Amino acid sequence: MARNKDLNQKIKDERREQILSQALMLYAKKGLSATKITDISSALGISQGLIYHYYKSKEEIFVELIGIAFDRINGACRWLESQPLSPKEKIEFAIRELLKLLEQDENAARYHLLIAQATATEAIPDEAKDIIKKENTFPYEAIARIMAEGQKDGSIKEYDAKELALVFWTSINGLAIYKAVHGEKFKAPAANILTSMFFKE
Amino acid sequence: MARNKDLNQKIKDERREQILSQALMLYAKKGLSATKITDISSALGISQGLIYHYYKSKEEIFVELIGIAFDRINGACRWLESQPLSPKEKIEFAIRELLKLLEQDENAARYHLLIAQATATEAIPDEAKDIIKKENTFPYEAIARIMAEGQKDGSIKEYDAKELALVFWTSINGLAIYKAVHGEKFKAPAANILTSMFFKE
DNA sequence: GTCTATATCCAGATAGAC
DNA sequence: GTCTATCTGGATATAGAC
Repeated sequence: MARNKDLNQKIKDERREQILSQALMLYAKKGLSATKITDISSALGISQGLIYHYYKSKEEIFVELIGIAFDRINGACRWLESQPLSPKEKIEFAIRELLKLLEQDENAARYHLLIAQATATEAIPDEAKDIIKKENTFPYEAIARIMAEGQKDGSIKEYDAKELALVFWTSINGLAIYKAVHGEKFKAPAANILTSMFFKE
Repeated sequence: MARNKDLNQKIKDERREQILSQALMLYAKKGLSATKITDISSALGISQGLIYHYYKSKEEIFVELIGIAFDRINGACRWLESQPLSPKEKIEFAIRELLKLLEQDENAARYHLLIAQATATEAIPDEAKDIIKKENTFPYEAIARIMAEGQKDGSIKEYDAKELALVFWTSINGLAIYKAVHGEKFKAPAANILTSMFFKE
């Protein structure tokens, strides 16, 4: 009895996983409103009605994905700040890791694109807007803090730290979008090109 | 008689202008598929059916806008290349102008976003995809050519010129998207932050 | 040129059978 | 848990009057 229950739960969890994963791919590729429920279901080889067994709507799926995306990026920022590295090393590490991720981890680029999309459009659920409003500033502020520290120790250029953080993230986002478009063919640029915006000499 | 004809033509031209302009704003804000014909018509205070007097579909409007967007950007690139400036001056000029445009010209940012969107999604008409395929490489190649020249005269860093061009445009695009989101509040970063990626010392 | 119907279609969502 | 069938709504597109 408990066995069946566990098994069912496992099937259910796996289905939710599949739906999320497939929806992420499609949303990143076509956007929320251009993605149909049937796109998701047929890609998974299941019926359209079954999706509604797991999610109330495609918007609900979207909101969950946005939540995951910010958990990932904000978690990574928190982790980065806590590392025993100099500010310059932190920025360098972040850029190298982000570029590597873009090149190697398909989902990473997709999550980035999802956030970029979500922030760039009004055509998303209010709940998603709330999450963005609440979470989106964190990565900018985290990087700005590191930049400011680096200015104190003389390793980072003396521009407004917020501007540096802005350029940091918009550059990464621009690359993420490019990657999402060109997919396989994308080769990340040398990390030093980007780091030279921030480091003295 | 000819008077009436002229006047009618003028009204017609103006309506097309209005529709294009409004559609650009909405597409940039919500994307093609989330924008309804009624969004455009009601923003202009005209009936929904009237749009079809001027355009066959919202896709047709989109295709025309994409064409205009590439005319602008590619025309600007051609113009830039033809100027009597050193490679370094060209890059510097381009970045300053692009940042100024993003900050001041609402439509400029929208056209950029439109291209970014259009290249980043599969949910657009085939005709638009054809235009992108044909036109999108030009700005990258133009900037790559200028970078390569600058490497010959020793003013530009010795990375792969294509990588430099990639970073150039993806950084601008990232900023354009940020601007499109944050609108009024956007203040462009110092141009020197960006130029320092490309210039020696 | 413009508007008000109206027809058509398709995606979202539900209900009930297995 | 999954499917098929069905309902519903909204958006596209057309037709005809002014």
